[in-house]
Amino acid sequence: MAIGRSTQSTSQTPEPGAARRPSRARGIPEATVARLPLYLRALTALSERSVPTVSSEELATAAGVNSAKLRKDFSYLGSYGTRGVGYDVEYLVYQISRELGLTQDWPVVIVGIGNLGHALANYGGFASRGFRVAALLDADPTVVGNSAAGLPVRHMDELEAIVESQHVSIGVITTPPGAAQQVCDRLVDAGVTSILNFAPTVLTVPDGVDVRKVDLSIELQILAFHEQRKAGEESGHNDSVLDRAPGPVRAAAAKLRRAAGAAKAEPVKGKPAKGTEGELSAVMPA
Amino acid sequence: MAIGRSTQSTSQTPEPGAARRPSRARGIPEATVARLPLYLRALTALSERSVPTVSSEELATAAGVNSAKLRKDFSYLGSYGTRGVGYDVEYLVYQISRELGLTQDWPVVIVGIGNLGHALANYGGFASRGFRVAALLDADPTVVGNSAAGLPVRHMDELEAIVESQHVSIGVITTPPGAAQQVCDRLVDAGVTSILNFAPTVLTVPDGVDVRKVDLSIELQILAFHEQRKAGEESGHNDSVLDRAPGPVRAAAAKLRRAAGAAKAEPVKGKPAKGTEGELSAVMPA
DNA sequence: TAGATTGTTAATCGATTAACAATC
DNA sequence: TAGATTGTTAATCGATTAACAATC
Repeated sequence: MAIGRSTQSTSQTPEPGAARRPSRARGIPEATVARLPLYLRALTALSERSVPTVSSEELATAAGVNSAKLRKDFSYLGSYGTRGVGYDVEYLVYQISRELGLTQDWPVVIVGIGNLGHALANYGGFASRGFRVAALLDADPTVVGNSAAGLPVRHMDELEAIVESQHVSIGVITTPPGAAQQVCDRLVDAGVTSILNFAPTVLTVPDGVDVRKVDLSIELQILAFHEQRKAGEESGHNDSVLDRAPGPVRAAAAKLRRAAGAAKAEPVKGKPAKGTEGELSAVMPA
Repeated sequence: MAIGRSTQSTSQTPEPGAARRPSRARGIPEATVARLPLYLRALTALSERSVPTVSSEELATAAGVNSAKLRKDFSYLGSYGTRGVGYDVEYLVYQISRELGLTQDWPVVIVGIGNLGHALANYGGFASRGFRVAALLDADPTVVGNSAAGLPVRHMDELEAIVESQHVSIGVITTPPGAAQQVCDRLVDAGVTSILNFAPTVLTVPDGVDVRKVDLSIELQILAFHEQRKAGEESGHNDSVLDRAPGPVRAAAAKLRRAAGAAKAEPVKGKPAKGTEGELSAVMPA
């Protein structure tokens, strides 16, 4: 990996990059930052019901966390509660919004207007949180000119001009995986410093650029892992006996496997893995 | 929260629920499980290029992690490498696939066929990893009967029959937020034990049911937080002086705010938060 | 044998949690 | 004042990382 460049985090794991650099902005831990939107959503719902105050216990339940964690999280923001009373809903909405930077306008561009790009363009959560779709972009001439969510799809060639004129700092990549790094490079060169990547591609970006990744396939695979375990508790596992054996036996087995041929070593049980034939295709077609 | 029920994790944070129960299945930490799909993807790419072996350093770079973490992760699976040589690509693909449960077929149902449901139905990453779309379901009569990704959209009424006859254990929710819990309950009652939730709703499920959440809005908000900090390092922050003051002063300020009126406490600087007027609308319309 | 690379150890770090003093 | 609830402390837990002995 080249110096001065870092690869992105996945959204599943407490990203290594963020943990290393002093990204605990103003001392707020990453784990806390990731929960602030949850609290904000719960508080907004309370606000709409005109609930004036809420206790840490109530709010924690609504947000799906425990109250100790919530109070700890809020302690990083300041002392915004009142002992014996709870938190003022409106005031807390404001404070968290401000902390997250949602009191300002964030123009974003979406690159790659297939099914997923369309879905995102129409996503209500964008507009309602200060995010504004500045432009939809695609490289495909048959897509350019179409309308999505009331906006025209514009050609990639306009990217740089749009980013500059509208001061876009956030880009969303919904291209096929093969185009993602190239699009990312162009976004970064144009001045974008935060990227939300839906393509199943590891992006390399310069220091100072944040990347977050959303990967549908990974989420499903994690579910499958746990699902398999549930099933395994009832019936027997279908693992190879050798693979489950103590260290020395396993090592010997590995040796045998390798001796059988390097380039196309056969799995011990001869059961080929599914899905190895092709890498994930595009997040959305064209 | 009712006993025997738990709320879901978000995919952003190491979920509290999973950490509490002995979900370290067979001793594999959650953080490691979440990275296995990344390794698998990188290995699959190497496999397609017919690369026979790979070192932890090379594979780690391809997957976007560091090599110490990768070796530690693999150590939970067993000793599948060869000192001085590296890992056999094909064999590791098989082992990780098996560990994740991808050597078997996973029928899934997608409920809510709007833009996002469409995008997921067409998502190539489903089929290529052992996930098979068993059915697309929607409650809207004007959507039922349409075709998406070569499959007919069927009515919600058929949910139970489909889940049972096709042994569906994984459900994907892409409905508007208001319908999500209800759909979740039906899925669980029908026998689904893993749910991937795209609706911005905290789902409550019985013990034994896994929920993972993908939330586009939350990802963007986290990016905005970091983006704001970058900008703040150059110009001055627009924080209230009182809010940045030491504890006692802040406490006094909070007291003043509350005294000003409970139900509609005015933010100190009188700058109302954007986006508080309405909760996030549907993930996709209708 | 010499070089390369794994698998593991131990130290460090960050996140979670329970408990309770502070205080409304 | 008595009850309620916050904000903080300290203990615990899990994840990361560097380093290196084992060993191919």
